[in-house]
Amino acid sequence: MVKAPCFDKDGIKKGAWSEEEDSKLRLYIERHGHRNWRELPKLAGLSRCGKSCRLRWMNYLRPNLRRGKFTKEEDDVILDLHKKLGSKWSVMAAQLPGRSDNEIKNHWHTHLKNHVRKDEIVSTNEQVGNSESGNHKGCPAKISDLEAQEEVGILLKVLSSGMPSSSTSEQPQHWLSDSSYAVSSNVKPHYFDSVKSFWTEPFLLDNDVVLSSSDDVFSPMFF
DNA sequence: AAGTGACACAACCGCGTGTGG
DNA sequence: TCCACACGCGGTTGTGTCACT
Repeated sequence: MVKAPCFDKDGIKKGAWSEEEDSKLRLYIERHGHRNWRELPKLAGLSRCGKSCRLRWMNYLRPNLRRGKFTKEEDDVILDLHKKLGSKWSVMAAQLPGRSDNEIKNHWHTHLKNHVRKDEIVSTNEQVGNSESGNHKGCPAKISDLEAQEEVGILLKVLSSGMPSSSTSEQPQHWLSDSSYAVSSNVKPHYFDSVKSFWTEPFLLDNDVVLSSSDDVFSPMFF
């Protein structure tokens, strides 16, 4: 399932991570955070590149990660966001507490992509004679980046208004919280109502875990 | 039991972007 | 303003597992 371990010309290890490497990385980040991924492997005593460490942490070792099957609600959210945003896996990950972008991406490619194709075939049959209407071949219609950001911004605003008020001032800046992405009242995330409870429950669980020194660990999920 | 193809997912690679000097 | 560096993201690959023949 994983790539066999090997070393490149610089002595950097590649491939599957061992238990020992995992615990070294976890231990180091829990104690010191990850201010500098490039230096981290050296300081943690790992023969890995920083990029590899970051990926391992984000997709596998990070606290709060929910592993296992995706729920129907999660599938719906992914499908809906993909329809609106396209391949913005990191944005989707921010909307799905406990899921990494890589996990969502894999899930999309293995499960949901075909699901969408079937839907498209059905809708194409229903709308006979409908011309290209600007869509890319085989892709659902996508809204512009700004529109996408606005839309997710609305969602976050609505969500945050119902969220515990803690820690908002401590959050790092990112585009989702940028006030320049003002909410326009004519756009409304239609999936929100149907999955309201889905948003709140995992969030509360996730808040139980407090990260040590680095509060920017996958921050978008913490409002 | 062996062969084979599909699936699942961890990990790598390359590029774009942000930031500091 | 330009450049170099670090980081993050999305696409893709590689390989173990499972189901089917």
